[in-house]
Amino acid sequence: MKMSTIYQVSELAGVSLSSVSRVMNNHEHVSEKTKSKVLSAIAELDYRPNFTARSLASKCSNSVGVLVAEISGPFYSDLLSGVESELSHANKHAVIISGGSNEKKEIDAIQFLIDRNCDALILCVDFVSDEYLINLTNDSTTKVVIINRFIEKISDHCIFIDNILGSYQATEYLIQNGHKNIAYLSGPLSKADAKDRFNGYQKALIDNKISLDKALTFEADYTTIGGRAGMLSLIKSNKAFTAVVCANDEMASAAMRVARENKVRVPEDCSIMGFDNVYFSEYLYPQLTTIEYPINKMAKMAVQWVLKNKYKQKKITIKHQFYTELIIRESTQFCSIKT
Amino acid sequence: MKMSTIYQVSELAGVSLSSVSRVMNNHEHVSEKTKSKVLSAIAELDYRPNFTARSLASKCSNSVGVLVAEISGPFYSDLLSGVESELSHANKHAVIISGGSNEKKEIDAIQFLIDRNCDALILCVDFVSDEYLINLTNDSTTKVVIINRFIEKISDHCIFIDNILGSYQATEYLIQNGHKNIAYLSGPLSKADAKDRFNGYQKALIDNKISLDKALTFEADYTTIGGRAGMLSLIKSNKAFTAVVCANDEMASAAMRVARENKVRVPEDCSIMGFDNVYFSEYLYPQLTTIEYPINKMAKMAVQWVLKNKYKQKKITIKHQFYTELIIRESTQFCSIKT
DNA sequence: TAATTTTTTGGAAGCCCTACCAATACTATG
DNA sequence: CATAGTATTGGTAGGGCTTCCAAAAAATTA
Repeated sequence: MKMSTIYQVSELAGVSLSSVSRVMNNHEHVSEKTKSKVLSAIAELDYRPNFTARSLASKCSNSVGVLVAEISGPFYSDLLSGVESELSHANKHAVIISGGSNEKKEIDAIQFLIDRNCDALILCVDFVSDEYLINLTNDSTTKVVIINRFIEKISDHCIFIDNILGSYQATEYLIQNGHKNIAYLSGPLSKADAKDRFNGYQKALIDNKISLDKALTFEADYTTIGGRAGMLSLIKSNKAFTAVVCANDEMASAAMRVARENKVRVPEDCSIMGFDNVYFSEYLYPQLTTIEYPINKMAKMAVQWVLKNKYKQKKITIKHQFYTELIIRESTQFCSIKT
Repeated sequence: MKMSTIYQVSELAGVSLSSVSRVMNNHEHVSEKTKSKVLSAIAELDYRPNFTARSLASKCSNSVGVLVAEISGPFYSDLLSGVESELSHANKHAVIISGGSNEKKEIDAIQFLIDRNCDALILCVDFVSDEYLINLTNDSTTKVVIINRFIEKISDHCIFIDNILGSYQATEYLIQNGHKNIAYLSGPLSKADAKDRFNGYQKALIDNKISLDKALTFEADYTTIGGRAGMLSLIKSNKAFTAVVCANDEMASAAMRVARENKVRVPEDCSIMGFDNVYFSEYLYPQLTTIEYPINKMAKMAVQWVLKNKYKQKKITIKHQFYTELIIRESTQFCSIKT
């Protein structure tokens, strides 16, 4: 099945190359007559423009690079899903790549996307420094939007959320419910959001005059495996606690399981709080109280940013900051233990 | 930051274009002297080859189109994750697109990927006909591999699994445990795998001389919402059943929740069986008994297929058929009800 | 009708590479 | 030293499109 080219179209239609090109790109100043001749030639030949040749000539690939730490997992897949759907509405496409877990891999991945002639990049990166991103944003001809991270100097390029506040809300809610010994299962503190979430927890403690007990704190890695280990360690430590706030829902689900395995009732003996509100959190038992994190909406907004700033679509308003929200379900309750 | 081209490299190195090209592509017959001159010119200019120009000239884009019904959800994200990681090891990249829920959208999506000059396609499609895929596979210059579907005439292009058998295993296990009234929560029967899974259930029943009771059967849609509705309808029907096999884990998790809400104990009053063994299934309560479905491995194998058949990498052995496996956990037990 | 403006068209020069072929340099052999 | 063979190199013609500029045609005005 030999593909036909713009040449055969121009020949069959009896017009020049330029005219065919103009018709395909909806340029003005094309007569109806030419247009219809071209269109029917295109139809007759079942002609489809060569994407690569177009990209080369126009210096626009209509593709957007997306970099995330990993492809699977409920959080990232929500993000990717938002990006992909919004992008394909605009007839653009996503080149998706995962960034691994260190700075070098992230930089390589970014370079890879740039080399692939992506028109713009949507980055969800953890290890690369602020300076690197600032330089990238300023130097590169490729437009860059950063999701889930706030960098003052390039705040225009950031779609972010206040993780500190989210975690604060979570902790505060527990405190309002009478909890004083609140453990914390952290994400990897090498990641900015994990650090912020941890800080929010501490801030809520401080604001309520509860002193931070390091022993009630465990740095895990956002996975169920890590959450499992963390909760186990907390329980084994024999330090008393009546609640644990987890830096994400996956760790929370693992924590609930460990609690159960150790005859700790949730929420009667121990309240458990999640973070992210991933789709399965309401199917856990007990249903998980958590912090809604609108990553899907943020992802769509990132695409809007690209549409506006790269593809020059007008009339798009960008919302840079998003907000978390407390979702109260069954895994938390008032503290029944007297101190 | 103006990008340098192969011309400046050739000029700086004092060799011809062809030599630069040869060095970049690791051709044989390049002297060490030339090679090092070129390499240092490349380094000095920080030259990076233009991906698009290369694709156009070589007719190879090093990109593989991936089509799935949706991006999010534990099943597809496992698939995508497998594809992406395997592909980037080979220094290729994935163009990912979601296919929606009808034939037209699937066809459009496939056409889109072909138009984008993908070298090969990895398809996970439900609505397109066998004939369409057979034609696509035979006519198109783009290599095609089909995942999660078996089509006799192009079996070489299929990476598949026996869904019927998986479902049979699930049902058979329940029967061995004394269950006779076994309900079934189906996926959408417009999808081939959902149909197969349903057939496996029926076959197990027949082989064990249990008659199929349509009233114990509900066609849902693989989502938690659908699973919820299905389980609710089953319970409300007042037909007695002691087990339910679900066509996937998401519906199973919903079913467990509905059971709980209706004071039906799992597994004491009702055993619940899932399908897929998605990563959160062991964090449900009770932990879900399910059928392992190695979608991640299948995805990686699909990439191997592409590497072998499109990129001509030798020494790759393709395994076309994969197998399900019963994972026994807590959500099922022997039937305690006398009949 | 001629002059002017505007709309529509065609020609050709790129975009940045690859790949083929012919030319040259080098090596080994008799 | 000539000859054949092999390793290495350069030249050049595309790959299929866009885009600019100038030319031609049509519309408008005087």
